[in-house]
Amino acid sequence: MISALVDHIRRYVPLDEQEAAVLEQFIEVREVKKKAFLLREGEVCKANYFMIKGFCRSYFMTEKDTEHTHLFAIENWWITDYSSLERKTPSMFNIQAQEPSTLGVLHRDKQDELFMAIPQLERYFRSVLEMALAAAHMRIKYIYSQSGHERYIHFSTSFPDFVQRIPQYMLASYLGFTPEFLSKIRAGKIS
Amino acid sequence: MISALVDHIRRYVPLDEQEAAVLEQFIEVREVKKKAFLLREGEVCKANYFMIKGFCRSYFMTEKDTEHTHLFAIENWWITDYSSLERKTPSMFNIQAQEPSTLGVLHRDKQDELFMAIPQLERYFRSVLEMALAAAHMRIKYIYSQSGHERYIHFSTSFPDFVQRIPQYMLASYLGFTPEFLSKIRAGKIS
DNA sequence: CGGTCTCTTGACGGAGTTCAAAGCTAGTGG
DNA sequence: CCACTAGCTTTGAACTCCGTCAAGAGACCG
Repeated sequence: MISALVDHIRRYVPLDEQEAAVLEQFIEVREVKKKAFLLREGEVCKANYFMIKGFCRSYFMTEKDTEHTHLFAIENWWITDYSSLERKTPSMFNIQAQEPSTLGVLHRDKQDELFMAIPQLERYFRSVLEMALAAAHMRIKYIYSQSGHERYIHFSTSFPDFVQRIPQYMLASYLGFTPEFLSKIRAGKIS
Repeated sequence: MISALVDHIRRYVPLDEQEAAVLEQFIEVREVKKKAFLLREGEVCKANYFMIKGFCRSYFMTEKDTEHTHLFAIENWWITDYSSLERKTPSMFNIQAQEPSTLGVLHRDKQDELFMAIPQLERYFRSVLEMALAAAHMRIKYIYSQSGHERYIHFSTSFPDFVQRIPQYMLASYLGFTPEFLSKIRAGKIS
């Protein structure tokens, strides 16, 4: 049931069969429909979500009522708002399923107990955080050093199949420009 | 000697006197001159640096030979390239002292041994990473939702004293625009 | 005190936005 | 299973924020 998660953990730290069984006690497997919210702006985030199937995105709204996609999470990624989760403060982000999805849910109020039971998960989540941080830093680097057109080319060649699954307005806001501009890029009207 | 670091750790996890003494064995205290490099592009990052005094920045170069400041680290922040540090891959970033600085250096090849000696440091660094990730996400949020002028106002009201310590061209590249534009903002020539 | 690094100022140019309107697609209910 | 509607995408014209270039004025360090 949570074998995708067990496999993922084993890429980073050892986890024997008995520990995997303990882990299963702590992870709720949840099926959600398309457009279901895992977190809404203003709420305190209650859990960390592991994508088993489908994909989610985190986004926020500006004053002008425009959405900005903050990050995508596909299979084998965790998604949450760590800031809200750990400090129990209201989140500024929405997390929403974009396809019918299957999630492994680690509730915040069970997390400490889980880490006591399986201490090497501290290290596993340290690795997960390091990857998320590296991804965020790469994101900033690309925003600063590439044009909109270049970011689109970079993203669509890096994730050719994923691009098919995302509405364009969502990708545009992720890459930092408008849907109109993305449409013109795709039509070849931009250099 | 490393009391600033011990105090910082104690904000997140318990650390008794004996453990603090053990920690001191693992942390090299290093004084560096202004403009000293802790990491250069193309090198593998060898350590994680805790700022005791002074400040550093991480930056990268684009093809057009322009610098982009990636992040600043002031007193009580850690700075490194986690991606290079953990995966032992060449870094894309430079880390440089911007003032004469005092650092606590945790070498990568001693890190695992330190975590074995003081296991709660795994949790401490998890917290440090969570804060770094939250900061990176806030950064992305501001880049996407505010104009250059707004980002400058936001930064300079959030860190009024720090702004005095940074050359303007460095702040400009951190905020994502040119030094010329920052100069015009400060002259009041931008709405 | 001389040279290099940093900041300022202005004219011009361009990448990307905004607005509006029309075409298209996909989900939903009958 | 079709029709209808809401949401998504395309297109074009006008506009704007900010970049580029260039030249000069400080400011700091050896």
